[in-house]
Amino acid sequence: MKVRLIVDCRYGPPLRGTHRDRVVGVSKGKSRSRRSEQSMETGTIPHTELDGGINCYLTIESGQTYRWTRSDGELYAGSRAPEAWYELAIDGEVVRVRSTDDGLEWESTTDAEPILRRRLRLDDDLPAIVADAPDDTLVEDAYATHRGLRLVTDPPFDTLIAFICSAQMRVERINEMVTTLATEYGTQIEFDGRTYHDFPTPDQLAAATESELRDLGLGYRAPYVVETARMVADGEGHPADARDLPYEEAREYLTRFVGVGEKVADCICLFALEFDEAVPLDTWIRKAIATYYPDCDHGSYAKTSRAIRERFGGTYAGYAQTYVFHHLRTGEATVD
DNA sequence: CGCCAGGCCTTAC
DNA sequence: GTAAGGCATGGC
Repeated sequence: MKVRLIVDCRYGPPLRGTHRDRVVGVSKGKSRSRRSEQSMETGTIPHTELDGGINCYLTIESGQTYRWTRSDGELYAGSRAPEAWYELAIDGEVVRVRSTDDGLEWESTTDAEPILRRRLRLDDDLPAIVADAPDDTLVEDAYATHRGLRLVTDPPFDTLIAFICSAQMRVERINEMVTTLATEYGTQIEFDGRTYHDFPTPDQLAAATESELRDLGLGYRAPYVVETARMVADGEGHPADARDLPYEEAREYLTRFVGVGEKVADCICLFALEFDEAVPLDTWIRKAIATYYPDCDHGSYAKTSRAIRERFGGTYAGYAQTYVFHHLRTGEATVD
């Protein structure tokens, strides 16, 4: 069996004393695919193995991950297409997945089950998490309405860039921007007669210029993305390093990157670093606080975040937050 | 036209 | 530490 080394620094800085190939010398991101011949592996993960099941539409189109595309091209168009595949290009592999009557069906360049288990948190026990939720009408309604929504775990660097792009932007357009960055600067992967694009590495993205990214529609976020990519590429910090810190220190650490404030830092904590207690205070959650939890508003981000975290049950407060966010954004609960 | 979208940065106090 | 103003872009 051929052994391929897929190594980049999206996940963390190179370890000392180890050999690691780095993707370098990529100009304008038109790098070639590492995979020449194609083969397909398939499989199905039975629903009975997933506590609480999974709803791919809710999990992937709820505004937490922007790394996926949909085979019918209708991501975030508000349509649910059970027959459509969700597709992810990651670490040189392509994974397709959809939910069927039997379970979670997948097609991939490789054995996709471990990738799916990690990325879609298939080992989370949803009924246990729901049972842990506070006695609160809004949270309970959100959990009851969107069963099968799971948190994701995305690569830290990808998430860092995606949520820098998220500032003052609707989820549909965040997804467009992230997809565009992958298409323009990410490594190509051929699979099943089609071309996919991995998300760019720090080196690949640091080679972009501010004017290029402005031309791609990133607006004032363009210099933030370029500078942050350069910081990571130059080893001035890495979002994965925040994993080793206590939650609030991790959030503070992440704000060293340009374009990252407390809210974006919280999103990275929740969607990439598995700090399940993180509650990002975006416009929707702030509206929810004003309407439903006015006593949690303590002015500063840190104090308000701490209060709503306790109100949402502490350990899995970020899970509750993600359900409530989706519940409000889709208009299934109202705020003032 | 104005308002809003998973906010952040700089500057002033 | 907190408050105000500026900042791109597109949908409605």
